[in-house]
Amino acid sequence: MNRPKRVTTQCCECKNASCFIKQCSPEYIALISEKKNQIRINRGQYIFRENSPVFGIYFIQEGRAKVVSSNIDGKEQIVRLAGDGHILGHRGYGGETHPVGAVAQNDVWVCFLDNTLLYEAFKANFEFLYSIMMFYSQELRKSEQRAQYFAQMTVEERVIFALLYITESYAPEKQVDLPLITLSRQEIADIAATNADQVSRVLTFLKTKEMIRVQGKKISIADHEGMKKSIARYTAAYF
Amino acid sequence: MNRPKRVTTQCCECKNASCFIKQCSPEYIALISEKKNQIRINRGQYIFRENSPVFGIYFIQEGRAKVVSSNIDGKEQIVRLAGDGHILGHRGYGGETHPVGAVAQNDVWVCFLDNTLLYEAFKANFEFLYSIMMFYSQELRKSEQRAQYFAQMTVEERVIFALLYITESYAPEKQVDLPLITLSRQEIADIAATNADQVSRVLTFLKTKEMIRVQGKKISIADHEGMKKSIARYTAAYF
DNA sequence: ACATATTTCTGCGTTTTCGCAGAAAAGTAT
DNA sequence: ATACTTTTCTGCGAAAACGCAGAAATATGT
Repeated sequence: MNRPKRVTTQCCECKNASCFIKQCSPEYIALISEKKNQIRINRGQYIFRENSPVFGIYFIQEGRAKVVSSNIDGKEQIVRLAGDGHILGHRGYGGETHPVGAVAQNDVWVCFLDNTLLYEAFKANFEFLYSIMMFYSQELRKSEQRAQYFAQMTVEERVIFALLYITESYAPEKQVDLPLITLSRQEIADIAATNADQVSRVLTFLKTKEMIRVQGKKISIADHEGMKKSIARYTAAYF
Repeated sequence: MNRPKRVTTQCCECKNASCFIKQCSPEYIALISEKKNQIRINRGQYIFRENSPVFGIYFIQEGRAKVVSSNIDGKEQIVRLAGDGHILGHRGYGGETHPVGAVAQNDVWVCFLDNTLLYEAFKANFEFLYSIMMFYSQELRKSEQRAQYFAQMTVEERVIFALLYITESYAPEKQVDLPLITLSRQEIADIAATNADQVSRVLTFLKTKEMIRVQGKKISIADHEGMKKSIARYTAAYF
């Protein structure tokens, strides 16, 4: 094992202001800092695999991950993209195995809290548990909204949605027009619930409309407002 | 107002063993019994409407409800079917307004707990809050699984899924082959994310295969195992 | 810079799904 | 039972989406 070393970051010194762990009492933050497991995962590696047993939950300290679930034919579906401060593995919490897997999209640092530590922290920190519950509530809302959109949208609209979702997830701080370098056509298709061919077609179309700019793998959104507008009839309050 | 009267049922005497309120301490169960609002909603009436402000959460004491969300064109999508002991309105909890509405499918009795009462109960009863969080986790899992299935299934498969889902939701105790009397073709379509025409076609097909029996509105499942099998490649562990 | 591997693009025929409209069936009221 | 309303069924043409396959473009390694 030749993993890059990094001293375990104390939660109280962590830059992620929105990390749920911050909801705990100072004493508990210290305890978690001590007991948590800070892990580095290289780009392309699994953080945890689909159907693997649930030992705890991961908090992303730094990096980007895709949450995927695959069917028998090997087709992958991207369920969610997660970045700094987000949680991973919470879908499985309470169940036996992870219903989805998580793959590092670049080099990722995560903090792992095992089930026992989590349960103790929940029990001792109302605010922590409450905020996690609220997060679940939000995620459920989004998940169902998305399912509804997808049931009604055309392929073109779903691809536009996927592009907006990617920028939103991976460039939350203003730089929304950044190139979406890391994602292949197939991965965009896995988000938009279609196939790579169809994504290509839509991208070509959007290029002619000058809504996006494409240089090979690098896509950037040229007309953010226009794209939002073109699917606004569904997503009025989503983005 | 000429509503059927019923003395407020004390939670400790309520037959729903699985009601989340039972997770509270005896003192809190008594307090909730006293402060909760027991309401009757007639068949076809809204329990709460989409986009209405969130005042609290509803616990179904008795009856069946459909949770719906509609788009601009007026198309309805059925997000979930709920029965005895289930919660309603939790999707909106933490947000401003209900992202979905709930309609009584027969005469329904619900217990309403307002935000303040709920928050106090959460704060004072770890088990209660924890079990609700676990419920959200489960719901999120199901929601995303379902979204994935729907993205891959054909119309026929989605209708089969819908029929199984309906029996599962509304006849949890063994009597799985009960007729699904209450749902119209349009409602089945709203679950399967298609239209009434398509549902008709699939029903006709399933009839010839002798997997279902149809007498007008009344549908009953003749070959439960066969139907499960025909979509098992997706739903291995769902039903 | 060159060769090779991988990814993306696009034309075309096929399949799936949709939506309309009229017929048939079922439900409802008098 | 009869008349009327509502729901369901089904045939058909149109639209959307798919999948394959070869071409084009891009990325990768030496």
